[in-house]
Amino acid sequence: MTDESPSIDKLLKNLDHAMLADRHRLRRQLLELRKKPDEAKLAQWVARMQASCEQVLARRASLPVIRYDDSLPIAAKRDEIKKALEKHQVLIIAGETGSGKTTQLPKICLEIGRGQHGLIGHTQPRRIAARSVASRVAEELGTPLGALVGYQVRFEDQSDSNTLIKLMTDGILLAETQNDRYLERYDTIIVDEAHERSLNIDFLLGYLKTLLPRRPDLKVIITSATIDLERFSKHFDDAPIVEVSGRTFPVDTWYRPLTLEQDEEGNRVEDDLTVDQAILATLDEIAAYERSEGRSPGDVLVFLPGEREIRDAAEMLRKAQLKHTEILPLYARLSPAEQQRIFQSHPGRRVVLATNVAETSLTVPGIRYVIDSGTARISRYSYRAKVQRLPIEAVSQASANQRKGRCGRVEPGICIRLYSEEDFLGRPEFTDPEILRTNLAAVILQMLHLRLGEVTEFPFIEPPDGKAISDGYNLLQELSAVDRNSQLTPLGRQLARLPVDPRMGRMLLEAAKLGSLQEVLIVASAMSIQDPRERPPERQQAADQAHAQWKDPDSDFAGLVNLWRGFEEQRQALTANPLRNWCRKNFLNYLRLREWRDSHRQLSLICRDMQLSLNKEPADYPKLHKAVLVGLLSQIGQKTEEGDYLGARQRRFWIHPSSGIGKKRPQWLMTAELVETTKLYARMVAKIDADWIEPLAGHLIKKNHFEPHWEKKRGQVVAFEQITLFGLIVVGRRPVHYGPVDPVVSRELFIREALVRGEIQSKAKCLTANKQLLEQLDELEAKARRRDILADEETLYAFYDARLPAEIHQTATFDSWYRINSQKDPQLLIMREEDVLAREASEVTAQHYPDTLHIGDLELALSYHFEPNHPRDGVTLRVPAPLLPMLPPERLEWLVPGVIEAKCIALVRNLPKALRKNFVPVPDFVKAALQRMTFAE
DNA sequence: CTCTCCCT
Repeated sequence: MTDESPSIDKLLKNLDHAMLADRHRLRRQLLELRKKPDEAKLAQWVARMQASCEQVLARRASLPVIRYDDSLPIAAKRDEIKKALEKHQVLIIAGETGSGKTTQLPKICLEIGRGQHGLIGHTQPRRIAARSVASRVAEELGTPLGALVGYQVRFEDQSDSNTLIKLMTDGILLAETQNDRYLERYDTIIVDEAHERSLNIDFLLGYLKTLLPRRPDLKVIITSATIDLERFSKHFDDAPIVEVSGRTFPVDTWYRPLTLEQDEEGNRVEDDLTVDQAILATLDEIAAYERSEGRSPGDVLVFLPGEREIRDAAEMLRKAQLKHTEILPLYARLSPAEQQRIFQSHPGRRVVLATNVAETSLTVPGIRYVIDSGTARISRYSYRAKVQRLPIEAVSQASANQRKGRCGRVEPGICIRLYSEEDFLGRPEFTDPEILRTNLAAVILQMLHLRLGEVTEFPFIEPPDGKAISDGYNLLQELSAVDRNSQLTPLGRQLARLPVDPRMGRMLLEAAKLGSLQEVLIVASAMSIQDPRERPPERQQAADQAHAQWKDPDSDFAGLVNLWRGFEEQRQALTANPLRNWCRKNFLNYLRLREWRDSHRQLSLICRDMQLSLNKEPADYPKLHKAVLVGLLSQIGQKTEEGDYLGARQRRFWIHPSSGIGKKRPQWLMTAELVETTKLYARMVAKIDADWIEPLAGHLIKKNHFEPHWEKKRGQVVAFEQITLFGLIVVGRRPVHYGPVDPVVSRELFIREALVRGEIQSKAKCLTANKQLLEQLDELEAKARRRDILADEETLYAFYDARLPAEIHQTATFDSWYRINSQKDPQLLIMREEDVLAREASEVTAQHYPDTLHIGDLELALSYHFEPNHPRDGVTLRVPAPLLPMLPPERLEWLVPGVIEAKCIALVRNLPKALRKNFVPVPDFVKAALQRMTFAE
């Protein structure tokens, strides 16, 4: 041992001064050096170590002066938070909007020394929020955005190596786990808005739970509205909760249920109100209230479940011609320009009719009244029906309270609920988290890729049902991402790298094989963004007309490719402003087109890294659509007589009216989206050729065989094959060689039909030899007038069965086997009498049953037939007509010795009873009589 | 004859 050993131990202790992200590597290298000392390498190591420590020092030195706004409610809790953070690894912070938690927490973290050995990561559920929080924190710290305070969202990274606080979407942090499994870049992680319980948040909370013991230096802060806090605390081993009050004004709640009014006897006085009527009545009530209080008109936010309801309500309110009132719709699909109108100033009263966007994503400013219809469209995936549903449901108490909180931010507000208080109290406390309402394939894929162990064992805050998990695996199996044992396949590993829905990712991988990656990149990127085609409510027809130029009559996917190419042409020909004009004229949203290009570029780069080959020539319809089909195998449909479609597992669906192929109704189609609303609708659809399905779905199809039968000409057993995919008949009745499918049954049929019954075209010697033998024996039976000499078919079957190898079930292989083996054994398969005789037929001798009859010089042919009631039954003597008169009738009575006894017995039995009774028992009598006679005399 | 919202 050299004296380096103790110094290395000292160096190991100093690792705490390095950046977290470097420590793991530095430690490993050092341990290596302890085993194999190397001066030069050690010097290099020390340099790297120094660089890392200097980085920490530089980060510490870069800390800006931290100032707080002491008027924010969180200011009062600052010390409590600091102490809790020093003592605990995880802290839950509860507080409503306006508490200042989002902007102040990162600063508190900086102040207690976090952010020096690694980043303070701060996640938001939405991109806009990540950007705007980053810019506010940067502003409060007096630093430019993108330096000490940065952000990263999809397509945009405004952070660098000096960044201390990084805002990002929770999706970005999750994506980073792929390359940084222990999240070593971070020394602190703040998960904001955890109460929203999106799929990403639940996955992240589970992931962090597994990470904490391996990263004892990591601090985690979970922030949430005051919703279900205990659950978060329990999840993180009773982590402390610090509650911060909000800074809002009181909000009154008025309950105005739609139910009918009743008199004292319970009779109906008035009918139930519609939601629209109730909104109008409420607006009247608000106006009256304002008059009585002497207040100016305040803005109203109305929550409705969907676009349709918004459109109807808007029309109704316009017709009511309320004075000084502006009606604004607000939903996510509206173009950004139209959404912006809620931020423009206005005279009089504004009534904003909104979907759930206004509950969390968009904050409508200056709202004094909220009218809550109490309903929303909530996406629910049914693993039983394997269908996404979008029913209108009563919202939870938490959601209703969130809606209520949308007023009272600048002055006291009033929330009018169009349902009763009992109704409210009877509702579920919380909205089901997304993880319980969605297909889990994407999450499982990521978990498998990260090797997180059994999905059922993963510490989800609310674990999904086992059946939902296996349903997720089913989809992955459909996409060939996992094998039968639920293990990730090489293809699945590629799929996990693609930041798109697994179905879309699968299309990309297939496209590279089929030579349509160019086109499928366009399709897959389009489907991960919002549709860039705008369809403003007032100008729907004009919009449809403008979009018609890109339509493909058979395929909405091809329509997307057309649109992309149309836009690319213009983009290259026009400068910025004319291009925007062109977009406006054609009802296209420029920003979303840009997102499309961003998404396209991101996917293209990843595909290039994965060495997927890009086709040079444009792909034809089949190449593009076969690739798409591989991602959508369980979402195909066959047209029914009623004009709708029959899909997987007997489910019926309709083409959504927004599809461009609605009129043509192809026989077979596939769809990218199957959602049940008023009906089960298919939204992005394309015609497919049924012949494509089977080759692409080899791992999923089921084959059924029926009516196996021997075909002499083919020399094979043939059965009809039916091919089904999820119960849909893809191929109905196709004749196939049955041998490989069921060799046992096929061999049986081959022996029975070909060998025993002789239905075979073959020159094998044994066949002719056996045929001859059997013909001889057949004649024997005819003479004996009994069918008990020749063994039955089963004996013949048994003969061949015992001698024929198991794998022979068709003429061709039989012939070659026989040719080769009969050379060694000439008697192979040749029957001997004892093989086929049921008994010895010794009574049938040539003497008793001659083949010719001699009468004088004549020799006439005799033949025998045994088939009662047949004209030829018995013995037949062939006589040329001219010789007929020469035959003595007495001789013909005798005929042949073999049959005389039976003939005589029959004769005696036909005598009248009086006579007959003298000769009993008849056979004995006849036998005795014949013995005393000479034949033919 | 028309579907809430968000994210890699």
